[in-house]
Amino acid sequence: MQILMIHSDGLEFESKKPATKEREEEKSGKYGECIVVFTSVEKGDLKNKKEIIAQTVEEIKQYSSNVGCEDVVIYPYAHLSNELETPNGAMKVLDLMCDILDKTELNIERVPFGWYKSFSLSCKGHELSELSRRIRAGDGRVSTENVALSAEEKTKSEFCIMNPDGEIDELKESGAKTPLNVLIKYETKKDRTANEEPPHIKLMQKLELVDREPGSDAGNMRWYPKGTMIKRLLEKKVEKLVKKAGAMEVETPEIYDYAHPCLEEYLERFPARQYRVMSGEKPYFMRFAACFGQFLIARDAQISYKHLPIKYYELAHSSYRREKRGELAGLRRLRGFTMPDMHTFVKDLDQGLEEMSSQFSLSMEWMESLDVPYEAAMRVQKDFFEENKEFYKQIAKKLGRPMLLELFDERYAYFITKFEFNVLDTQGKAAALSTVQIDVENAERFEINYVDKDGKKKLPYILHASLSGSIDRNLYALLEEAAAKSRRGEKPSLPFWLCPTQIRLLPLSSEYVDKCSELAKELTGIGFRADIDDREEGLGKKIREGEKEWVPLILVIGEKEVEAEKYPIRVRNGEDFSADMKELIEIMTKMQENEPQRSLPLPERMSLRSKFRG
RNA sequence: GCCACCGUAGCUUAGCCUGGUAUAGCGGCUGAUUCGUAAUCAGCAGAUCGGGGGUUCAAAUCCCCCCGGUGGCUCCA
Repeated sequence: MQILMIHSDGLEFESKKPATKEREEEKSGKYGECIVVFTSVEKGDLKNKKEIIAQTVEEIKQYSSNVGCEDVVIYPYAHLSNELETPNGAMKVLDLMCDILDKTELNIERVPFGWYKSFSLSCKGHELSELSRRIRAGDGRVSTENVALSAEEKTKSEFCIMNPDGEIDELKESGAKTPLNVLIKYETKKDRTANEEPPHIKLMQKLELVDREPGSDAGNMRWYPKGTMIKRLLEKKVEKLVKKAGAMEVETPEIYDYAHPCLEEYLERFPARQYRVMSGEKPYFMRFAACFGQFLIARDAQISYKHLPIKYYELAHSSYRREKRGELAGLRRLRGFTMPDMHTFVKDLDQGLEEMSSQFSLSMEWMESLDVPYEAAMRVQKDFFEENKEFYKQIAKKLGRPMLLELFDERYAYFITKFEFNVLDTQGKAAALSTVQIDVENAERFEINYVDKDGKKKLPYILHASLSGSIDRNLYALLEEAAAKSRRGEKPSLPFWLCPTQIRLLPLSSEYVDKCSELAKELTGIGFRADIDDREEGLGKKIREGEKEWVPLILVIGEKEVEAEKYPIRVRNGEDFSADMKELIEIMTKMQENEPQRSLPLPERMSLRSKFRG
């Protein structure tokens, strides 16, 4: 049961047309001063009607005595919940509840169930005039939410383009189909339809990287060895970047108390998005980001202005968001995902902007490693933009190409400015990867402060940064880019440093397997991933399968090679060549580009590998 | 939440409209083959046709319900 109580000067309503099959009698009405109880009967309430109704009646009585008004109007209102009871069930619960309310000193009026209604309501607007309650069976407690601020103020945004020279252009209506234009279209148009599944889903399964896990909830994946390896490499790379930025790594819990004062308020901004877990009788929620854990650390820390900026980093593996079913899409949007999350505490906005600028560079470095085209979007409150125009010009220059600029007049979230890097997939959908935001709200909410020069406690600003964005989504971006390549007629591939097999050695017959082992050992010794296709198959088939696995380099060994110590190398994306070991290592080192390394995720000999998926 | 489409061996899939317990390839296993840059040959095993109910002498096939997947939409008492 979800209720919203408004202490009002008057309510007037009129039934317009039927909304549900089962409904009460049509009715219109007008009341003077009263408490309007907007009520959503939720799934399961009928089953637990006794407890639910008793609690709800208590809440209404309490509120009535608090505001000193005994006239109550029960208004069936579906929009407070997205898990509704059936109409019949809901009416039953409402009937029972009104029966009980009738026996109290309150005067009960009812608005009919099952109609589209027009209404006008005037809210008194004093401190107690709005109150929302959620009543759940077995909770043993009632959670409170003050809805006053969630009035959904629609902020107005202006979109424009900022060029590298700092000049600002208006959005052009049509224009060429450049990636930036696709992003603009995505941001400004409502239509986001696609009618086929994104290609990365089939790819992640075929390549045996990731798969859905039927034994879990939707949006929670299983990662096979090759996928896990890619994930770990990406994680290692982010870690390298945040360490470069000077962050300290921490680890924080995955479940949090609903009733914690700081968190309660925070949660209001993310309604009904969490997984709930019970610890005995007490409900907790799974974290949907690593913010809380790090904020709670900062809250207890003794911080001097001399320490700032301070950075905490955590690889939030995992974070959980109970996204609506229809919103889930492969690796693009999940319910359980991995989020590298860094928070920077700074003493003032100048220091904040300085940090934002250097984190912008690190994010660019990330995207470069990924080798996936991206577009930048900068969002900022209008006044703030005017005051800091120079800063934004510098950022635009750093990017070196036009970026989308959104100016909003009212702050709709906790940040005053932020940027993201978006990738555009083959369906023209945008997905944000790297992002940095300057938070001007949560230091106060979480009581995080530092001691300044003058000995006084002050509130820092907080930068939320995910230099990479969700790791899962990065793999989505990589696979979508590969799909885009094949659509352009190129061979799909991954960046060399992320290929599960970087070079495959093919013995022409079983007598050359030993030679392959020898070479593999040499390559593995300096950190490359080399494997050997020692299966009893024809050369043609082995080549074919190597190509199907997107292996970037394939080396065949037969009699000639053993004698000459020079090897023919088949290159997936480029010209085949021939080289001895020294030259080969040089070339591979160049391809590796100093990115993180990790050993082979599967047995070196293919004859020992099991299939994960047929 | 709602709508649409889908659900046949580990994977891909024929059959479904016009009812008679199922087709093939890959993969797996066994044997033969020791091979020069995208599929060597033969044999064997493998499916209560997503689950449940109904109609029928008979259901993968027709009807109903449920579950799962994919995509889309959405705030309606």
